[in-house]
Amino acid sequence: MRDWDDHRLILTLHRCGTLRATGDALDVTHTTVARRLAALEAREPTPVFIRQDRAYRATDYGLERVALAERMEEIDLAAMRVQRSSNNGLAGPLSLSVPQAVFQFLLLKDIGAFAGAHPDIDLTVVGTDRLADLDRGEADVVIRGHANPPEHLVGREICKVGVRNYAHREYLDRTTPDARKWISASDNAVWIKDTPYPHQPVGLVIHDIQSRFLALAAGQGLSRAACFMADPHPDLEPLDDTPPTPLYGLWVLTHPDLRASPKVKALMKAMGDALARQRSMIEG
Amino acid sequence: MRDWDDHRLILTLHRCGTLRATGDALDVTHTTVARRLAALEAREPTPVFIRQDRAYRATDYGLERVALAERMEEIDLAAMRVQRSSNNGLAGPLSLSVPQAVFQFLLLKDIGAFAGAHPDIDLTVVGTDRLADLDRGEADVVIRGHANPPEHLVGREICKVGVRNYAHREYLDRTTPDARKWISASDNAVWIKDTPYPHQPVGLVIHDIQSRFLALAAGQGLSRAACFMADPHPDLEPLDDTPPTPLYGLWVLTHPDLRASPKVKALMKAMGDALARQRSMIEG
DNA sequence: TTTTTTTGTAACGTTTACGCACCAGCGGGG
DNA sequence: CCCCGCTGGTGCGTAAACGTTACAAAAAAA
Repeated sequence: MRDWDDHRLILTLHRCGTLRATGDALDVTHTTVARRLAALEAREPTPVFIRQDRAYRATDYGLERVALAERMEEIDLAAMRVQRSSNNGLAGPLSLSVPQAVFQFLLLKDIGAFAGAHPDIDLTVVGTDRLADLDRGEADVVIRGHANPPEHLVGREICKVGVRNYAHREYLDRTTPDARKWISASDNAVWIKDTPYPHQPVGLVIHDIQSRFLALAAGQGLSRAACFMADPHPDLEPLDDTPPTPLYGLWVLTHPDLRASPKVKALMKAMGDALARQRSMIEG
Repeated sequence: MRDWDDHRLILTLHRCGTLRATGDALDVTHTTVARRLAALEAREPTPVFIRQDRAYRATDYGLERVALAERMEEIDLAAMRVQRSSNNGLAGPLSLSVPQAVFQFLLLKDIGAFAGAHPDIDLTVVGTDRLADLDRGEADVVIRGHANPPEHLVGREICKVGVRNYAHREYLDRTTPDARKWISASDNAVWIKDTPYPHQPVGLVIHDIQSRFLALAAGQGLSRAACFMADPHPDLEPLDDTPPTPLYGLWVLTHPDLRASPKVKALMKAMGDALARQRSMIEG
């Protein structure tokens, strides 16, 4: 019988392309990868990989194996989730993925309080924005602003995130209305037409929400921003009095496999309650 | 990232129950299994197995892992089949599962001829009767007498196997009709009522078809037997002149994953043709 | 062009995982 | 009853797998 880890080697080498990158992914050195690959190929009746353009490419046969290995990986990830949820006490590792902005403006104290209330839980906060974290086991709970979260995840929507248009007080003082420019996440910001400055151009494109808010707070231009970020700022003021726009929902999510875990439940409740308490601020 | 071979250890230990049996299954010693298990349990937040009644029993959590490992095994077996079918030349290992009786009476020469015609193919003939061989990769091609072969297998039915009722000439000479007894595969042989001796009892039960035929040929009683086995025998004669009964089909089968392999195709064709050539003898 | 980085390969020394032999404890069968 | 077979556990020597280091070739950068 063959070693099931062979499948992982095939999958990882296919994804990484080189021995060194594969070694990094598998936490071994590239020489080890080379040896394992040589042993694997010796067991196979047909080459699995060929070197082409300074990279390992899977042969047609290798691609079949990769496809099967991908299915295997899904099961391995499922096993990892089962493993995570199996620790039915309030102890052990637990990870929360939350956007930087939410962490900074809404949950800083509450996360600290949770960690203090559960000293046996090793809480890790990761600041990534990718929603795929959950499937790959990189996080147990994620908090995201999203219109329609993937349906295979479970959780609850706390409220809508309200956004308004802001500018720094000094920016408004030192510029004329015709000279003002927008800071936006993309070039084609269609929502600008519904603002007090519908014809002003986008002067600065910043994809990262955190950096964009910093630019706004530094008086670099007009910008749409989440109320919970901008309202506490003493020098930022809304451009008009229209009520905040509920742009997307704020979700606390986990994977179905993890839902039964007491740790996960406790964290979801704590975070959900903390956000619900600040509902008026989030909605604007 | 965890070693995917852990899943195999969990699955095998669950099936075997003891360290030694697991070691035999994995082709390692029981000490190695103990070490791997200790390392695995150390990585798990919750026990996977508990010792109970001198055997390793999976915990509830362990059973979840076993279920996932079973799904993994299916994929691993699929990969094995892909591997087998990938060798697209007429070379390498090839295994044929065929009942002893068919091997001896019908295919002995033809299998030898096939092996001689394809010197680069390492042909292995296994004499098991289990049909599950194909799924577990224990054989590439199976030849079986079966009424309805599993539908997930592919292949063709050569013809029906004809059976008649026979006895050794000397047995008939030295016994009176009332003293004759049947040799059967089971106690409740309902087909006896349609024979020239419908009221004679079953005197000997032999499950194994090969041994049963030997008993018949040794003059131990009356018995139903396949025509292709009994007709060539000089001293066996039918009990009546009724035509042979087509009892079940004779199938040459393989797994869909292997069908594309030239080796498998060649072997299936050779065996199918060889059996078709002897169709009149098989049907009786 | 030269230089730098990144690639895979080869040799060497160490660690780790392995098989082997042996042990005691428990059960079933004679 | 005793004995035999099977269980898992322990110590030891070996062999396989590993990381480190060094090296040559090819692509990328200067």
